[in-house]
Amino acid sequence: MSAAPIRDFGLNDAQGAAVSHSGDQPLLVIAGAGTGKTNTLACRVAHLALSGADPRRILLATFSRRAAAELTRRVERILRRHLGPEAAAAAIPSYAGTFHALGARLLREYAERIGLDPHFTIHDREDSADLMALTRHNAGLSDLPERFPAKATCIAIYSRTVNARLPLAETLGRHYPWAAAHEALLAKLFGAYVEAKQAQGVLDYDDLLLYLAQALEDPALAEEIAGRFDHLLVDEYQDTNAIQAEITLKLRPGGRGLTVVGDDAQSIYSFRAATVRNILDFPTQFSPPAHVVALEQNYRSTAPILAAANAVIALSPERLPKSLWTDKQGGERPRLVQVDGEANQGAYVATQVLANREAGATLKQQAVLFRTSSHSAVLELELTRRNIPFVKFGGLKFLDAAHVKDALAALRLVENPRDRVAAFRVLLLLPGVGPAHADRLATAAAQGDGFVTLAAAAAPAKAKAALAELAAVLQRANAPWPTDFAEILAWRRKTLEDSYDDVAPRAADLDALARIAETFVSRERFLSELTLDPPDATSDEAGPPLKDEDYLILSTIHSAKGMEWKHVFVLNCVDGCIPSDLATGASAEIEEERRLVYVAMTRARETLEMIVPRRFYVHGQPRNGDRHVLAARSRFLPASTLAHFTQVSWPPPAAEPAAPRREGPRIDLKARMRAMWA
DNA sequence: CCGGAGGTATTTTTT
DNA sequence: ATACCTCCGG
Repeated sequence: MSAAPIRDFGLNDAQGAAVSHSGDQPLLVIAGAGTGKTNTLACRVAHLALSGADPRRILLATFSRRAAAELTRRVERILRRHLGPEAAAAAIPSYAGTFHALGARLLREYAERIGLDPHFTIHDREDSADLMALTRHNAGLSDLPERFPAKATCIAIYSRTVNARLPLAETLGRHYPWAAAHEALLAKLFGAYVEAKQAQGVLDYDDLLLYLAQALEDPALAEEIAGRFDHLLVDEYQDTNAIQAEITLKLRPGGRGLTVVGDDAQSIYSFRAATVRNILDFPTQFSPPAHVVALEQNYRSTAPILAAANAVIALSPERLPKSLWTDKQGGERPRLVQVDGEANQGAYVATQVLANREAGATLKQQAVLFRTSSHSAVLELELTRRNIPFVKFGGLKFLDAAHVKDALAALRLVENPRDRVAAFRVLLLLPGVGPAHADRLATAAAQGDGFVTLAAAAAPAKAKAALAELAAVLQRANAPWPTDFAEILAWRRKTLEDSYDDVAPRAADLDALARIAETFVSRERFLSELTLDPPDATSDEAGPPLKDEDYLILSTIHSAKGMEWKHVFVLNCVDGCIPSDLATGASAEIEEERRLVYVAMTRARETLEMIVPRRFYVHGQPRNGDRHVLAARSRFLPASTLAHFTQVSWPPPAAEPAAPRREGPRIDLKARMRAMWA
């Protein structure tokens, strides 16, 4: 195999430099939005493989599995072109995925060496919150003071603390000042939470990083694990947090074979303890410092769109100096569309989407972006009314449906009988079983004797039959994959009637789950990967649209990262939505919201429409109930940026027909009003 | 001890 | 609109 001529890749100079950079020195690629980042990364991987690097010793860490799939696809395409189909398949890096998935895989391999049960199950955020609540109860912490954070907040505090590698006091002070008074209790609770996880053989998302980082602290183990790889390429480095940076550096000590790619202007995950410092400080962590390549030529957007986006991000006080440019000529300025309220916002977007389709763009080439999942609710109604198919990314997931979680919990219980959250969830489905009985029965289930103890356990009269059946199902489910899951799905489907009135759509969800399960090779892989990469939710009970069907994309801005569309709409460009009024505290948070606007704008290739409703609806205000509030254009679009936009109002003001005057005798109504009180 | 009723506080973004 | 919590009758 000889090194492929890099000129064959069709790259510009900067991209070529990034691709051909020698692996000896660490490399940082600062890649602005739309500068061909993914392609450059794919070419670098292909170039490495073509230059004789062992693909099994190349590690790709991307932000999402979607990004990983896209990257792999492109690498494969390039390799096929150079090597032919068969040789290409063998040259594809064997590992590409998120840090969390990487952690899960390595921890499972090294489980025994580091004292973990190799059958550990993984808790998603909701499971973690449930365990936090259980722990709080069992650790005798049930008599909690007023205003003690709710379980979801507790897990958020915990997660942020461990991900940022900061003392609890610091997390509380910076992000949860109102809970700072409870520091001692929280610390005690978190200690009990960690013990509970260990006793039950479960890991939460954070543990996947934390345990890996800790394992890499051991010099011998670190050498062994790092020694398995020659190259580590990390995508979206601006969104990594302290632990992920630690893992990155431990896997490639000295930076040999290390490539990281990112854009400080697109850092939007600091709520997950991501820190821009990782990318800003990267070069100087090595001696000699890392080589830096900046990609500045944008291939995605028209000049007017890019100019507007640059104007918005230019107002950001702290950023790496970098100026995106394009040689794409022509194109319209982005539009700033004033509508009176959310209903008109939905109507406007639906109308424009159809107009674009008339003009030749498919629905899939268009996307509607918003800050918060719920912002699209009104639009969704309008789209449904007009029969415009759509798929929504971000927000509620298919897996969040209670009955789906029930089935998965039962499967998890078979995999790991000590998983108490799973046991609890399943047992609470039995009639007459509440928290107290569930607690006892969960202990019986945890015996690890194939649920024999569970079957024999004492239960309230009402629950006897159901318990016997559940135990039998769990016993039968200890069968080869996917028979085990079939057993469980059949059981949950049968019991649906006890819990719900509307059985049909829920049964359909279980069928969908069965189909998803078919694509996995084992129970353990199914459970892990489903937790680490839940399938994106679809619009409604109709299920995922067929692949060849055309549909509009609805997405949170966060989920839109790395994507691009011909026509992009951004909803609710008003203060209170962007920035979210929950984030208007610290200036660092405000800056992140500004970058969000930037990310949204730079998704557009040809047209960009930002909608500004004059009023918008707020739910459940504590005192006032639902109400409209008057909204101001987002602070990130100040007057100084307006020259980059075309401003329009919609619907265009209609000329009002003058009311005809009625002639006739006059009466003094005002006098009569006064007379009422005289 | 369970489960329904009714009252109360609550809502970002994701692995 | 909803989810969570507390209170009270089986």
